[in-house]
Amino acid sequence: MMEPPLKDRVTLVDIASDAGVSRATVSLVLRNVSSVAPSTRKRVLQSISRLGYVYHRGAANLRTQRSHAIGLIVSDITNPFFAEIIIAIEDWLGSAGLVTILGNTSENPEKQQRLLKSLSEYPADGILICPTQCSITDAGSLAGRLPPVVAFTRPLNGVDYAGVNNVAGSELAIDHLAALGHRHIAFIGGPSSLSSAQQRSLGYRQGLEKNGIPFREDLVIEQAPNRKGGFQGLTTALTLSPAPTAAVCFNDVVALGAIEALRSSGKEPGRDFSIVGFNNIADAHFGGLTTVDTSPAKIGEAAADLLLHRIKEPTAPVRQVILIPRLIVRESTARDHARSE
Amino acid sequence: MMEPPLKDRVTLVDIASDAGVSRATVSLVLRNVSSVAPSTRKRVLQSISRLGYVYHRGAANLRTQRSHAIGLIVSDITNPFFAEIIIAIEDWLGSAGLVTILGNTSENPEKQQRLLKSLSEYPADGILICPTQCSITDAGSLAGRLPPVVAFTRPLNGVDYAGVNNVAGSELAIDHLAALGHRHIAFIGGPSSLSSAQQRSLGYRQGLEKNGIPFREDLVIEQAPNRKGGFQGLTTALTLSPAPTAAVCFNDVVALGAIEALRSSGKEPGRDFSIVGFNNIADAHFGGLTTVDTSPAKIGEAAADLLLHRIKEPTAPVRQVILIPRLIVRESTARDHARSE
DNA sequence: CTCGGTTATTAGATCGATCTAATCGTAGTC
DNA sequence: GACTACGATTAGATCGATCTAATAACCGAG
Repeated sequence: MMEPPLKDRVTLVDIASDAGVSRATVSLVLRNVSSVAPSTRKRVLQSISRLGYVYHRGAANLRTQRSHAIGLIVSDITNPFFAEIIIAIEDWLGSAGLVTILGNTSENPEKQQRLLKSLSEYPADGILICPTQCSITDAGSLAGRLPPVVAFTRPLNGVDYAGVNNVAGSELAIDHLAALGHRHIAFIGGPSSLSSAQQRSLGYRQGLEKNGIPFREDLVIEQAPNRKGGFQGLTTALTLSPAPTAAVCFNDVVALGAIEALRSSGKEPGRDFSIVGFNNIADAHFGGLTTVDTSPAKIGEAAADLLLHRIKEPTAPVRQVILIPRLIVRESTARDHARSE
Repeated sequence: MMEPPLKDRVTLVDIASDAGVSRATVSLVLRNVSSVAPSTRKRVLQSISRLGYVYHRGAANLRTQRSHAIGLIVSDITNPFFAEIIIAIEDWLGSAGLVTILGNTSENPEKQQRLLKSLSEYPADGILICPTQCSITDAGSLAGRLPPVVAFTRPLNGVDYAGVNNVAGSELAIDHLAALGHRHIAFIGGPSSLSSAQQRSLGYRQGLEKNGIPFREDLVIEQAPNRKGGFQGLTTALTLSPAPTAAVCFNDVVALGAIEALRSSGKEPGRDFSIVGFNNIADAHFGGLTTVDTSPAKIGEAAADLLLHRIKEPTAPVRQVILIPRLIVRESTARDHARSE
């Protein structure tokens, strides 16, 4: 039942003596170097599978000074937006022969510090990070000595960055709602400690101004960036007067929570109230949510690309990739009642 | 601006020569061995911080044959149920001085294979895994030679396992609904390729029988275990006749999708139709969902414990920890209309 | 002054791979 | 037949830590 015990690991030496060659030759076979004679290669491969050899990457890393592993630190794996970024990054790096080590901070700066330490001790070849909210915005203060770092979604001074133009995104949403005749538009925003929340809030104001809609302080409602926040935010919005007829939400999860609040007060999204989300996660499509597409997969790919370049050219000037969002119109937005009828 | 380049790594030798001691002594200081004289320890520590030394765990691992890292493979990080397990495991292992390397298979057996290979090559000290659906149920066929493995949530022949009694969980749900007078209870289940779905389905049947409720084939609706699946499943359920008055869902996410379907057809959960979920994720509390609490955090801790023991005693007999679920009653369930009025 | 007994320190081997530079055959060329 | 050229293979050093066993330093006891 039990296979031969793991204790005494099979190493290059064992393979070498079994196949009657030297360690070096076995190593050449493992790395697919072409100079090995076909007959020896075959013999070595047979020994490898017969003895059940497992490559020891750690040992190789020590010698080559490369781990072929990159660390990916996100602030909340539960968030579908991040999940899509993660999958894109894993795929992209995987096809470049790199392994992704995933770490979750749960927005906790201490955990982030621990993860960074682990990754630089490992050591990883590079780090992709979405810094925790409220955390230092300066790369230097992150930790002692780090492998190349690229930030995504939330920028970090002095390092490469991949993200989306949040200001433009909010403006798209407002333009759309304004065109539908809405004049009282709430903004159910995320915590203002998040740079993305600040930017989306700014875009909201600029969008209103551009469309000649007066800004109302009370329509800006700060909430936690989750389902519950959306629910409570919209519930609050409905108590205001004059009541808003539409809302732009910090992200899709917030928007879905807002829709829940709408329905539980007997209103139907699209018919009685318009809702716009942010990110275009999978559930947004299913829920018929109009949203600002920030293409998470593309952010992930851009970040991975930046990191690969940075690893190749550690001293190259810092770069930024800011993607342009686009609006996806679905059923959760419609013409304002009061004006259309 | 730029710190001294990472290129030439500072090593033990550099510290040793700077502090005027040997490599061995520096190593003793790093590992907090007490035999070092306070004065030398201080001198070494000063050199360490002055030269900006970063510990090279990979090199140490090679010598000690332990990586202090364990691999955690889950089938879907987006699922809040897993997210809670992950956090519990990370905390538990972290306090035991171990680092957790997280991998996501997205229910893809190939990705699972790749991850297992990576982890055994790393090599990790142990692996915690929730196997992908449809995948082999036999540990031996997972990969060549693996470090100690513990499965959670979905069992694997021949290895330790931590999970919950799903059969009992479904029975709890049925008992509750039956006590409220419901006689037509749908089961919106996950894919039957999942062992947990099979068990919950079995518990559903047994629960009905126990309560003297006839089993109706058409009330068992198989769906994807996500929000959309719940929506569609409940939509289907409402077309049946006689129409069910309650439903047990495969998990909370499915249940939340089902609630969405209810509301969009003008029914209110709890008032017009009763819904029970599974797992008791954070959103269940917020959504007022009655659910079977499978205590994800406890599953995580149990699995981590099993792994720690297994690493200490690789040849100990295989163990299983099956947790007992309990029912959390909230607003989404109520007495059956037809009977109570 | 020597000896045993601590305590603090260290030289050298070691983990399992890769890299460098050298070596061994064998064939080709003049 | 000597010499070069080239393909296949290998011995030995190396990556950066830890471990073992030995050594140096010191102190008090006899």
